This record gives sequence, C-alpha cells and structure tokens, in this order.
Amino acid sequence: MKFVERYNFKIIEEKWQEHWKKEKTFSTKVDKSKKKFYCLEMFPYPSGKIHMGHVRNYTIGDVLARYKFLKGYNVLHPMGWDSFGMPAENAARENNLNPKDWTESNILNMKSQLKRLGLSIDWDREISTCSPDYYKHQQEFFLELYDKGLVYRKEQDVNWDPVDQTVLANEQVIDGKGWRSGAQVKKKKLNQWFFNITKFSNELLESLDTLDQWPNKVKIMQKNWIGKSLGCEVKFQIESLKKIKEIKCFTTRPDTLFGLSFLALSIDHPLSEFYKNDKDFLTFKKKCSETGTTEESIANAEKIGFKTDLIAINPLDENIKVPVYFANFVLMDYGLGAVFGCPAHDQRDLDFANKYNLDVKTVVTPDKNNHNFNITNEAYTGPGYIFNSSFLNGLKCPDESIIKTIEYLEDKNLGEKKINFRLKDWGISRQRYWGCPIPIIYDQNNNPQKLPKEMLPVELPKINKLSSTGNPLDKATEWKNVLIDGKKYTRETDTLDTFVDSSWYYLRFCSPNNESYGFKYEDINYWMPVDQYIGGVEHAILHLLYSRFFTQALSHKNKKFNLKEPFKGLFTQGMVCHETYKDDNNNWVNPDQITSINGKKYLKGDKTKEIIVGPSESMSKSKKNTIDPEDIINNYGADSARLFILSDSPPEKDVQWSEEGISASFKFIQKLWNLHKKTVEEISKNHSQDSSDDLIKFTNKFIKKISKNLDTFSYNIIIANLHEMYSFLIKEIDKGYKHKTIKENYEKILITMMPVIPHFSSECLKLIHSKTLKWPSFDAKIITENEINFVIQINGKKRGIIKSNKNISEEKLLEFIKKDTKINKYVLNKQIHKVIFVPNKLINIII
RNA sequence: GGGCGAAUGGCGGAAUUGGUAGACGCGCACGACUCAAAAUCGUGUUUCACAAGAAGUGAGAGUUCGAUUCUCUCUUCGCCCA
Repeated sequence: MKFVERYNFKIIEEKWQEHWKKEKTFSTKVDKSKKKFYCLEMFPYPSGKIHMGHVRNYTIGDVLARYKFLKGYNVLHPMGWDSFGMPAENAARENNLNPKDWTESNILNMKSQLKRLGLSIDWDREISTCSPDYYKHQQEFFLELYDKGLVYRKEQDVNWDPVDQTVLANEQVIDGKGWRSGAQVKKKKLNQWFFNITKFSNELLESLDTLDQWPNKVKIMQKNWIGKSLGCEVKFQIESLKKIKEIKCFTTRPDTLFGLSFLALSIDHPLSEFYKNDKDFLTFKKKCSETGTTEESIANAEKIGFKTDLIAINPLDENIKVPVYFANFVLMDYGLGAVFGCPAHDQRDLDFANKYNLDVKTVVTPDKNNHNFNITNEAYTGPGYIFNSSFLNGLKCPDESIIKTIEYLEDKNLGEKKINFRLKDWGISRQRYWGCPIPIIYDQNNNPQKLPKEMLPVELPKINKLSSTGNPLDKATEWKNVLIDGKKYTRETDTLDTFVDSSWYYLRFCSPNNESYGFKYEDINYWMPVDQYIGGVEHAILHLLYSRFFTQALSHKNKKFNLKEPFKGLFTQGMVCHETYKDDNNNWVNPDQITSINGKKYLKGDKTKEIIVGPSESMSKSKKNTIDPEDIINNYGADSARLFILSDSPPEKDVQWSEEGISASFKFIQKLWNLHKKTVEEISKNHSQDSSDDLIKFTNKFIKKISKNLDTFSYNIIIANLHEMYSFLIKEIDKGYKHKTIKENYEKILITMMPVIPHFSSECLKLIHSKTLKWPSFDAKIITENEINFVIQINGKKRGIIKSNKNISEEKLLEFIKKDTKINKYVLNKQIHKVIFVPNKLINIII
C-alpha cells in the first residue's frame, strides 16, 4: 500500500468553519417561493462550558438541519441563550462578580465551543434572554396578557429560609432545610403574580391530540399533568353553634359516600376565619407551616388534624353524623379546599382515621359476593362492587356507581357534577435578582398598577456586589423608587420565572432584531410552527406546557396570528452515559486519571492501584464520569465526535461514551480519507467503460437506505450504512475499478456524508471539484433485483436458500427444491400436506 | 403507590406489513507487515458439538404454516409522576 498522508482535521475543520462564517452559508431570510423548515434545539443555559449532552442534542439537530438544507428547504436553524437564572446569582455571590459579566463571559466561551462543532447555525439570529433587547418584549407580553385578563396576583405559600432571608425553590429545600443555610424552612405567605394557565386547561388537553409527531409518552405525561377528572361537589349540612350551615366538598369518588367518617378542611379554608382567635387552632396552623409546599412533602408528612366543634351530616343518610377537622393534607388549591374522608377506600383518609380513632366502614368489595370484606391498614382503591350503601348496593364500581351517585345528588339538589383539573395556575414571581423585572408599580397605598408602556423596558439595575441575604432588588432603593407625573411609586421587586423567558424564544428567533415588538407577524406566519423541536425529556412537562400556553395565549383573540401549537414535531434525545470509576478508598475517579493495561484499569502514574469499574451512568460532576467535549474536539476533531455520538445508540435512547468508541470513529474517518485518495486516483485515470455496473446499483440502494434512515431519526443506522459503503467501495477499487461513472457516484456518496461529517465531506467534495450541492435521488428501476434469494422452509424451519429469477412460480420452485441435493432429503418420499408460497420471498413446505 | 417504556452474543446495538435472527461497531483470537512494538491490513467470532446436527431474542403459555415482532401471565431494569 502506498503511503497516505493522514487527514488533518485541525486545519480542515477550522478552514470550513471559517468558510461557512465568511460566506454566511447558513443565514436565512423569509422566502415564500421556498418550502421552509424550522429546526430548533432547546437552547442552553450558559453555565460556562458545553457538556456531552449539548454535543448530542446539537449534533442530532444539525444532522437534520443539514439534511433538509441539502433537500432544498429554506432552513431556519438558530441558537441562543437561556441566560437568566439562579446559577449566575450563586456564582456571583461566591466569586464577588456581577451576574451579567459572569453570564456574558460564559456565553462567549460556549459559543466558540459550539462553533467548533461545525453546526449549521444562523448566528446572525443569536439571542440572549438576559439582554434588555429580549426581555423588554417579554415585559410587553406580560402587560398584554394582563389586559387579556390572564395575569393576576394572589397570596401563596413559599419556602422561606429564615437565615438567608430568602425564598427557596422546591429543589433548594433538602429534607426540609435550606440548601445553603441548613436552617429549617418555614412556609410563608407572599403576594405573587400568576398566569392564568388553567383558563386553557381544556384547550391544552384537547389539542394534544393534534400533535401526531410528538412521542406518545410526552403527550401522556402532559395529559396526566393537566389531570382532567370527573367529580362532584357535595353539600354537607352542618350542625353548629356558629353561623355555619353548609360545607361543600369536591370529590372524584362520590360513590363511597356511605363510607364517610369525617370531613377535612384546608387550614386556608374560608371557615378558618371562625377560629382565628382560637389558640389551639393557631398552634395547629403553625405546626402545619413546618411541612413543605411540594405535593410530595405533603404526601409523606404525618397526617395531623384539628378537631372543630362542627358536625357534618351525610347527605345520603341523615343518620350518619361525622366530625369536621382541619387537616394538613388538604390543599386549598385543589377542588374546594374541603374533602370528605372515606378511610376504607383512600390511604390518606385511612391513616388519618387510624390516628384519631374514627370509623372505617367498607363500601366497595372486589368480590361481588363477599360482604365481609374488611379494611385494616391498607385502603382498597381498586375496582369492585358497592355494598353497605343502601340504594347503591350491587353497582359496579367505579364506572356505574359514580355516575349513579352524581345523578342522585343532582336530582335531590345535594350536589353538582364538576370537571376538575389537577393543573394549577402558573406562579411566575421569583424573589431573585437575575431575572426579567415585572413591569408593575405600586402606588402609595400599595395598589399594583401596570407600568406605562412607554417606560419599558424596566432594566435591571447594575449591582456589583450581591448581599448574601434577601432580594437585592428590594435593597436597590434608587431603582425601586420612581416618580411619574409627580407621584411616587415603588417598583415590583419580584422577577419573572425563567420558564417565561423560554416560553416564547422560538418566536423571537423568527425576528431576532425587530425593535418595535417581540416579533413580526409576517415572519412568524412564515416560519412557525417549529417543524422539529429537539431536546431532553426532562422538559417534557413544564417547559413544553408553558410554551404551548404562551402560544395559545398570544393567539387568543388575535386575528393576525392563529396558531395553537408551537412545536409540530418533538424529538426527545437520550442521555450520555459513561462508566464510573472508584479507587480503593471509594472515591470517584475521573476517566482522564485512568490508564488501561491489558483490559485492566489503573490510576495514571501509579500502576499498583487498580481502579474499580462501576456501572455506566449519566455523566455528572458528582460521579466524576464526565468527558470534556473540548478535549475530544482537540484530540479527535468535531467530525469524529459527531460520528461517535450518533453511532452507538438510537438517538432517543441513552448512549455510552467510551474511549474505544471515539477512537474507532476517528480511525473510520482516516479510512474514509484513505478511500478518498484512492478514489481520486481512479477518477484521474479517466476510465472509458460505461456499462451499468455494481457501483451504480450500490449507490442507488445506499441513497435509498440513508434517506429513509434520516427521515426516521435512525441516525445510528446511518453510521452503519457508511461503514457498509466504505467496505463496498474499497473492495471495488482494490479489485481494479474501470468505469467512468465513478466520479458521479462518489460525489453522490460524499453528499450523503455531509449531515454527519460536514467538514470531511465538504473538503472531499471540493477536492473532486464538485459543483452541485444537492441531496441525491435514487432510481427505483436500477435497484430492482432480478434474482431473488428464496428461503426454503420445511415445517417452518429454514432448510436452505435457492437463488432464482424474480416472479418464479410455486411449481417451478418446487421442482428446483426436488433437484437440490442439500434440501431434497427433507422432501423426498414424504407426503406434502400443504405449501405456503410467498411470492419473491419464501416457500414453506408442511409434511 | 400510579403511568410509560425496555429486555436480543463477551459489550453497544440491527432486523419492512409476522417471513434468512445477530447488520454495523467495540472487544477478543489468529494471520500479514516488523528485529520488535505501535499503527495498519486480512480472516474468524451466538452457544453446544470433531462433525452431521441441535438449541437460541428475560421466563412461561397462546394465536399462526411461520413470532425478536401480535395476545395473556410473571420477573427484572429504566424513566416520569406521586
């Protein structure tokens, strides 16, 4: 073999990245004569460096964007930064920096890293949510939604850290304590802003059905999150010395009403007014404030109650009278803040009843004939039949029994059918500095008012040193106090949840530089919806639901924009995993500290210390199993990294990063380079033979396969196709290839490599002086095989293969079988019972 | 506890509407080149068996001429929600 110079990825990748930048290859404009394709990957938080998850996400997106580009679409493929959020604030506090400076330097670094991946991004459309150019429009949207009646203010509990004097997000509360201070977290009521997302509950649920290019599992998750349920409001008459006559409870199980043994109210229920001077009640209320605000912490907390002097009467049987409690497990947000307890058929109710010695009456039995079915420590919530329940006895539960009970209650005016949603309104207030300021001001009586539009944007004040306690905006007195028309106002000091920032960024990408408004209708009506959205499944619920809400809220009563769903297609990619390593002291060890000798792993520099190899887990700093993409790009190049991140697993599943894998991809590119050199040599020989040959047939089959695999996101198979292509072509050439069709076929093959390894492909295409840059088509006629491998089965077992002409008849094939010495021993002298003949595929002989 | 999904060689994974199980890659073995090694190239590689052959897609059943694929039961694992 001749010496082949190695492929120098460093020079070639840099050269092409420079070329794309200079030529503005990927900048896009609205062009109504062309079909558009909007390819969007979830934009990153600028944490400082890109990680392998980004490499995977953006490689998948880039393969698609480049493929559609080559197919002639007008492709919008933008990138930006989700740049508000707590990490910046935390980093600023730790290092005495300004969050803005920290964020901006991170963006610069990550942008250069992304560019080195060779992504086909239109960087002219780059946006950053922490820039006033972006968030001023968000403030305007806030005011617009306010006018549409979709924004309101109410009191809600927050997690309060009494030491840091700050509100904590749920994930900052660990075992009921503040993550930084370690202090016991208290519940505290604060006035906060809300988006009325529940107004769209039904629309958000129903239009899920139109999303046929979304993974089913995401749709199901959203459906469960919205949680539509059929239930009933039941009226209970009350016996009391107080002026209380009736309590309404919401329930999804009215059919268990005969099992009633108590009512439970939320401590925030309006009736708590009657007990506001009751010392015992206040003590109880204080105790309740010690449990967290998440549904999980409420579910896990001990169930406690405060017994009132009220007695409730069962609406179905006035002889059943039960006590009324305030209880810590009832939420004011759900239903009416009041529930009835049926301990036999609800675990929470049972725990509560056992604690306070209340009756447990079973009213549902799994077995129709078993009327001695009893409950002790485990509630029965499964299906069955109603008993012990007067006129409901014998009904099938839950299907018949719920409907029948509701009918009865409505008929007697004792209750009312109600559809209930689990979805709650979206609390958007955050007591943080590094977020979008809310454009609200308060007058001297503390009444909130919209900030006049012409005073937008409300920019964040520059604060060089963030204090360790409290909300910095609260202390920025100069910024906080404003004078309008000679009147004094104070600004809202809460900022918006960063999920608001990411709820409309896909619209901004359509008109990134439009100053007068968040977007131009002309632009969004051309580009939207996003044809393919790609990101992690961890955003399956909140981010996607909020974005869907935002689109619906903006197009609500808006003639200029009529779009219900922002993301036509959704693809959720899997995580990047790596083996975990520990030394003999049980400390995690990073892969770059390890060297491999004879299949065993040792600590670098100390070959006596063997490393214990643990299971492959998703890359995380805490387990020290991360690989830095920058090192990979430096050592192997972007094309190798792209090739490997796609090759080992289907993109929707987890992939395992390995040293062997990336090095195999690197070697493959060197092999392709070797193939390229040989092919160029053949091309230069100007062969004259012109007959249709194996290469033409192969190329057409190959294009068909690779196109299909691109269309179905089978990107791992594409890499396998490329390997097959290499083996075929290198053999053809080593055999002594002599046809003049080599150039046009090789050119087509090179173009198909462009989505995955764009630098390599571009370089090779240039070296063969290729002019066309268009996804190749295949000719179905060329692919058609004249000879078919017929599978011969005897009693369903494969016994051989016969190569034969297409469209051969059953009789003819049977003749062949009888002549074939390898197969005929199974058939000779046997009686054939039946023959199954599948044309051009197989024959199955039953004897 | 509920929902969703998965299970195929030593490993990651392929397999049109049910129709040749194990594509492709890694690893491993042997060979070539080399004083030697690395790199590179070639050959082989599901298991059992010398072979003929047999078994084989988590376990068990069912439908079918034929099941990795469809149905049911079970086991294990993963993800999401609680």
